[in-house]
Amino acid sequence: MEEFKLFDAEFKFLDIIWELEPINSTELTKVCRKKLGWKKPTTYTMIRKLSGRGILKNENATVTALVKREQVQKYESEVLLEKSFDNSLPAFLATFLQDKKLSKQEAEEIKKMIEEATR
Amino acid sequence: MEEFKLFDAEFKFLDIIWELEPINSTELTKVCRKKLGWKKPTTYTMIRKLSGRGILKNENATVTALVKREQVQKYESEVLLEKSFDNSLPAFLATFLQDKKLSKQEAEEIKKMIEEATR
DNA sequence: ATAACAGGTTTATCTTGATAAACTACCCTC
DNA sequence: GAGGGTAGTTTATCAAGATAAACCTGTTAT
Repeated sequence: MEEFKLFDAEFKFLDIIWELEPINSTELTKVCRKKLGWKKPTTYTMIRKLSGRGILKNENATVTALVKREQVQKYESEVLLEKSFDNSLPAFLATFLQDKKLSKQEAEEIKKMIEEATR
Repeated sequence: MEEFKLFDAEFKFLDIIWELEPINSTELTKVCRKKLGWKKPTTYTMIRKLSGRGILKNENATVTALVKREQVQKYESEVLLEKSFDNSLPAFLATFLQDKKLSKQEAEEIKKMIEEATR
């Protein structure tokens, strides 16, 4: 369960795939050239590396993500909370909310979610 | 305001300093040898690099952090929210709270903080 | 046939983070 | 005056992430 860890270039790349999948691999090289400035082999190298880690697949020249954006987001959130806040959501919020204001609506949404997550 | 970004080794190192500062530099090399397995020059290299970035200082063989743990935590939290959640705290929580339960007490703490951050 | 394009891989370079061996210089003390 | 400790720097090495030039193979249009 450890390896959703993505490096910066990998994340930017996946971000494109999440947006456009399923996407033809040649098409993907063109998008990456445009958005990231990558040459074709760079894109294929990324495809191969991430395929090897089970993060996406390339079948019949069609690239699809095997891991959903939400899974990665959740993983990264948990890593941060664990590393920096001793897994305490209140501790995270106390720091994060410094100097920040929430709209009435955001506050409502959040309180509702908190409510629902309370045993 | 960009460069609180810390690499893994830097973070582990700073974590020790935050715990023990102010700390004599020779003493620090010993702690790092013990906790991180680093040789003396590795520690001094780190001191120099982080000094150059204004993250700590080494004066009269005394190492002190110039950036507080909270500032880094806040920075990292903001980077994550920005990169992955479009700066939306509700979006972050919706993802983070999946499959998680909060204790009554955590929920209370959080709701209180949300209340206080609402305009 | 031949040029052009699709769909790749092999192999290499460049950069940079992580780590440290070897050296310097200044005490102190026995 | 020699050994040991403190306080560092210079200079490398090594690994890995990021990137790509050159090459290959098959298909399609002319």
